[in-house]
Amino acid sequence: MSDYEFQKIESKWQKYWSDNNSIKSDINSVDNNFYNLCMYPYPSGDLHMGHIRNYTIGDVITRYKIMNGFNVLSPMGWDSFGLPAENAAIKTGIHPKTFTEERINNMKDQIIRLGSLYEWDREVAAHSKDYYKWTQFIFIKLFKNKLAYKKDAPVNWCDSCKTVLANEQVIEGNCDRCDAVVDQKNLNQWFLKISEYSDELLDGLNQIGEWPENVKAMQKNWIGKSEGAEFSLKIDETDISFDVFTTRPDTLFGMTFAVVSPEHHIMNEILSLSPNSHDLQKYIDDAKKKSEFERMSLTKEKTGVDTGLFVINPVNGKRVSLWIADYVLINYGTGAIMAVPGHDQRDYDFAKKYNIEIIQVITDKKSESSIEREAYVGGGVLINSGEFDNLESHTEGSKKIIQLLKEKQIGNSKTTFRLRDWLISRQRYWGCPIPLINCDKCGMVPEREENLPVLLPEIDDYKNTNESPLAKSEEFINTNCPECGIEAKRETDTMDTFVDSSWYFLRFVDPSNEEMPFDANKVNNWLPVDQYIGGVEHAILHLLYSRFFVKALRDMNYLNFDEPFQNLFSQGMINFGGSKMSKSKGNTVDPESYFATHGADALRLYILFMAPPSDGVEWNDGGIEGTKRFLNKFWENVEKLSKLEELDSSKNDENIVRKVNQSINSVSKHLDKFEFNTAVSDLMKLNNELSEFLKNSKGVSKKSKDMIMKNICILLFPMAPHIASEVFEEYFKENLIDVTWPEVDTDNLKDPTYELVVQINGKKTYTRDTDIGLEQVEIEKICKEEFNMNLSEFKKIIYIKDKIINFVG
RNA sequence: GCCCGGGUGGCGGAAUUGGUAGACGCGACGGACUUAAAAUCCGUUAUUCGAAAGGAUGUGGGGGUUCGAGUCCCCCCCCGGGCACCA
Repeated sequence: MSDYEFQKIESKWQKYWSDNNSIKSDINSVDNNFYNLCMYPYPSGDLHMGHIRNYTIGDVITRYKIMNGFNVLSPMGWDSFGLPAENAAIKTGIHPKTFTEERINNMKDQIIRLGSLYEWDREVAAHSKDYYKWTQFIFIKLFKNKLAYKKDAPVNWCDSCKTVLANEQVIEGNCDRCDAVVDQKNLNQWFLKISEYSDELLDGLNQIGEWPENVKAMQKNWIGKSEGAEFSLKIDETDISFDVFTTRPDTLFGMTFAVVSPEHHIMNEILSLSPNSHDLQKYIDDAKKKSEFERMSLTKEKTGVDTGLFVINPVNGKRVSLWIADYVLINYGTGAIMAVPGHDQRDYDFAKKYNIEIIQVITDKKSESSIEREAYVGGGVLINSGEFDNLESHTEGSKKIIQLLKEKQIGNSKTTFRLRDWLISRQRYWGCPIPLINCDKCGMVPEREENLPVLLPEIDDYKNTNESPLAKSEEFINTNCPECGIEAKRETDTMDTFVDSSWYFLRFVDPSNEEMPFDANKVNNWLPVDQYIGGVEHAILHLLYSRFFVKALRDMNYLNFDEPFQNLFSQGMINFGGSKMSKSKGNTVDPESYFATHGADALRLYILFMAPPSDGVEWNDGGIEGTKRFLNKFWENVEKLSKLEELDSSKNDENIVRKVNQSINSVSKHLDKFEFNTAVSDLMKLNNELSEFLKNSKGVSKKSKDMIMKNICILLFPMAPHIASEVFEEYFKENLIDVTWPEVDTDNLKDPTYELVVQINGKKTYTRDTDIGLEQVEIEKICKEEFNMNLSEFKKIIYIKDKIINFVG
């Protein structure tokens, strides 16, 4: 063998795997299927370290599962609609399609050079018409099932860019591109009714397989279920009433005022009745002017205006004042509250500021509850609550008061969710067109399925003014109603790219189906995804939307399972210079250069070795030198081993053979548990053992030589597949990927000797190399003879076999 | 404020789940090779006292359980992430 020429070896094997379809799932097989999926990337053009970590982990799993006899499905594709391509088009005039596909080609090349195995026959791209045809198809199905609807909604609008922005593109109230202040604007927008599934999305989190706790917690927070009561408050001396929601019906006797949000729909009635209407109007106007960000940041000090009107507490008939205040949000609950300053800190702050009465209605002797300085938000027994006094607040108290509201027919128990419907309209060019047509006679009509896809029109100017660039194409907009045939106009908005990614994992199972988005049998056979791997930044949006899509598709009979991703793994971020790598900060480390200087195998090993894969970690350039050194030593070792003289006796090989066997055991365990950092360290240890062995041995039996050579290659293969394949082929003339993962010889795991620790009163006093398997009497004898210990002075002796003996006295 | 993580050498991190703390790697230091450097190889590397043998201390802090605690229990401090006027 020659020097370790990693570039030559790596390109050789990449070509081999590709030419031989080394990963090819049998899609109709029902046994031993394993769907291993890495989140498909936005084609930014270059892989960054996050991708490298993601796809290295994914590839380790793919190769490990293949060797363990699984029929592995490991596809890859592109989340290829989205803003950057459109911005580039505005700037340079290059068509977003050209721009995007160039970048896809470049990234695909880099993924291949990383040595990751993907079944490229199954490649999908969100922007291709073969794909977005089916995105539109699914949208129409959702529409027909009343899960897609259009309504006026406030959106983030950047007037300098003339576009809506996603929430995540609004940074502290400003546009992340031009820094201009973002306005709230009401536009007629399309929504998907994810809220229909709030409860199931929450419950599903308890039934799902292995998901990181923090991701589950984040989704739970986001869904934000709260249980309580809803009831109506009547404005005194009028017939007008409005609903309020509370999680604390037990505190109803403590209500000393009520608040409605400035945007509340009964504001017109309030204005016409209020003696204070001038002040109210001014407050409402001011609130409207404030951006959402301003309203949030100015929230320390609560403000509001007394309407001069009163509402009646339905349980005790008490008249309390009605206020408007912007600390009550229009889009949560009913946009109005009963205010109980004694037991809610926000109400307390407000009451203190405006000198409103505060009544304590719950007391708890144990915690010496008091409302002198702040609201008491804990539980206890009811007081000042008439017939309900002495009831336990959170149990009987709540229950009985809700019961009373029910009897009076003004309220009931109620569950509220924080999760709101998903706004998917985007006034942008580079996205999937919404396949709906506005007919004056028939209303909103979906395009006929046989006419799909509704193609993105060719346009000259991608800049959007106040509406989507698609509106500029007369040819596109003007059409005929699919129902009645009269002239009608198409929707010009495109969909949020998260719609595309909400079902791509289904398409991978059946990517060239021309009749349907996917075949139900195939999807039911392969899904849920056995292992999904991706960045934690998608913890809420993508993962929640996909879960919603699967449930909706299930209810429309397109598939028969409840959750898309059985097991989820989130890799941590790789930082550089103490913070997240980003082009604008100029602190990026470009992975591509390492392919040439260190090789893909060394890069993969370092990425795996640097930290536990779920932890964030700082990039350290020295680290990759270490894994490169390891590979060089490995290369030298196997060469020496292959040349080592072959002996008849295998007596001298026992130790190294056992070390290999121990490594099979521990590498397997670590890979099973995603502990790649320790799996790499196991390989390094084994390599060091092999160096020692080679240094001290004159020869080795043929059997041992083969055993060592074979297994050391196999163990390395998932993590550093190129070098492992090369060595294996050189020595065995076979392809490593076809080889089965080895069984552990459980009878040969223990070393014959160990270092016995002798403790006196729990303190390490002596150590001694000792044969395993000795009984306590034999160990005691050794202590007596070798360490001159007088055992009779100890009261108690604790012996843990093959580990430790502790003399206590 | 609430909900998740997490605090171990100069650094990234190990520790069979209660049994020798610091595996493996990086860095640093010393040595070999070299005219020299790089690469490579050999050695040292938790802190502290000591010339050494050896001793003491040590897993964020304090208490506890135990023959024995990085690991289990209670209290506190700090860091990272997410959510946040959500009624």
